[in-house]
Amino acid sequence: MINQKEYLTTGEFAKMMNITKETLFHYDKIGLFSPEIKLQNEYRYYSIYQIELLEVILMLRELGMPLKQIKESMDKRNPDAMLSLLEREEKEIEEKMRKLKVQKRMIKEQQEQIIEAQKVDISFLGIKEFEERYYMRKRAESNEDKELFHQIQFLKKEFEKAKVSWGYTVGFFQYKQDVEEGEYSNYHDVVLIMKQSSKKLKYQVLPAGEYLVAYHKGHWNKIQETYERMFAYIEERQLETEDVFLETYVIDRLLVEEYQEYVTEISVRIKKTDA
Amino acid sequence: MINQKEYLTTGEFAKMMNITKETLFHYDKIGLFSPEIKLQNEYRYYSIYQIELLEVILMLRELGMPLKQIKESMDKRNPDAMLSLLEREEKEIEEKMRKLKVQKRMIKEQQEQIIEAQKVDISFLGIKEFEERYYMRKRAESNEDKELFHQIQFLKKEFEKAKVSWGYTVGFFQYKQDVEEGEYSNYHDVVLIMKQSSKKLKYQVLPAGEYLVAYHKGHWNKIQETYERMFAYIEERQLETEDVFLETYVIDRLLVEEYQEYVTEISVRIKKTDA
DNA sequence: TTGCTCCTCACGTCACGTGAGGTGGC
DNA sequence: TTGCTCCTCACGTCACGTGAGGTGGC
Repeated sequence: MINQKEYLTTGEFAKMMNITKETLFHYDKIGLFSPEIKLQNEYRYYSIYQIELLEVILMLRELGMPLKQIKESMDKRNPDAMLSLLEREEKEIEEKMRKLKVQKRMIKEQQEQIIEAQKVDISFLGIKEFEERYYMRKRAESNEDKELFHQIQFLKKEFEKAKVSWGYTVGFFQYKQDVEEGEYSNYHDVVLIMKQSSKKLKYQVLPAGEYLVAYHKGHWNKIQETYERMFAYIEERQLETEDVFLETYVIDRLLVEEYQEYVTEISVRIKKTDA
Repeated sequence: MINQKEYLTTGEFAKMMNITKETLFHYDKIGLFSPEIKLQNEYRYYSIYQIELLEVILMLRELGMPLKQIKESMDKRNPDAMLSLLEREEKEIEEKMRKLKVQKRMIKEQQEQIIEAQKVDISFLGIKEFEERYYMRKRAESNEDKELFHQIQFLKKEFEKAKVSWGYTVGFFQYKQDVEEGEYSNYHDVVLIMKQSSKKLKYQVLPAGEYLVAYHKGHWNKIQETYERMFAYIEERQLETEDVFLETYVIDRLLVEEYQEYVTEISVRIKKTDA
């Protein structure tokens, strides 16, 4: 019989390692990790000295390494190989942490947007203060939706490549000239708005300051109405604005299913006219 | 026919989203994400306005959420539900980051140990300076290997619970009294050695200072030889040491397969005898 | 003897991936 | 017509999980 003082059954060993028996069966089957002793009745007995090896295996598994690769690494283990394995794993962990950071930031910004969206009084029309923001811009060859979204995807991929740790909001530039001529769908410039800049990105600056802000609810084909409200406001107060209007989604498909629930924010910077 | 300017085929859409067509087929099949249009010839056409929704789905997938749950979340989406979903995901991200930090630290310490191990001259016998270290100790009821390792597992789990961001080394205390009486396997205290302390852990201090250090190569059943070398050294230099010897693995099953390659470090603090 | 644990074996599951075999638009 | 893309359907894969059905030691 077996020396019960040195060996553990499958169940005991699994419990000690915080895994299931099935995992141990599986690892035995594929030859990744087998009990030190197997009796004629097929009973498995694991030695306590096997604990540390399994711990490394489970760690590599947690890091997402396929069992086949883990097996290869373990089969020919030696100090140097282990060292370079750890080196690679460390890099992977750093990459994962970077990605998590980005995701966390994205979530944060998404949350803020939703909270802002909930606070938004869509009937609001007036001046708001904005901090300095940054944007990446891409010119579309046509104003067809497909082309516009293609350029957005392009910008997003550029953004991803830079591997920075914050997020963005998608927006469109609308030019004063167009809207004044009654042309409300001549979108040509897509932008990613960011709250931080990076040397790794070709960005431009949206200056801090006062912006005239309005909200449009519903489909964009009626966005004209909102622009008209804005122009009336500008007229009334004798304001002078910059030439470019920024349209960003406040509520879109992410939050609701119906077009009539969509909300778009339109903003334009007010020129300082202190004489 | 379809308006090619607004819609994308499965292949185009997949490419744009950096996924495979099979993923889109799969999501359509399980009803998670379907094309806006499906023609009589079964051709799928995705609208560009679906991009953002898929992006959220892919993000949740990356965070490890099962597709079934993602579907549930998306089916009844609204601002408040999205907000609490994001809240939960944020917490999960933080937990993942914490785990990655621990793993990174573990890897770092493992690397350092291996590098140290490679530098170690196993014939070395002499004084080394150690910084202050901390340890968690657990007394075993017997000196049976099984019991000892059981207590090690207990300590490891305690350590995990504290959710700190660094690692540990396993060690055993050996008492002067025992070794002086020729008793080399009366292990009763297992310890986790740490380079940082935490209020969350019940730790004790290994003081900084000079330690006499020796290395034992091979199976522990011959560890007596190394202790004898240490005592000879102590005798020769008229040193005075503390009562407790610390044994830690330098090279073990993690790195090599054969017992005869194992290396154990034995250290004991030297009493300051400046009179 | 009872209850708990051990085992194998077949099948299930989750999220796709991989051909095979056939159709369809520029 | 050629080549590329679209489709379905069956089966494969990866890492186990889930019973079913049977054995074995205190």
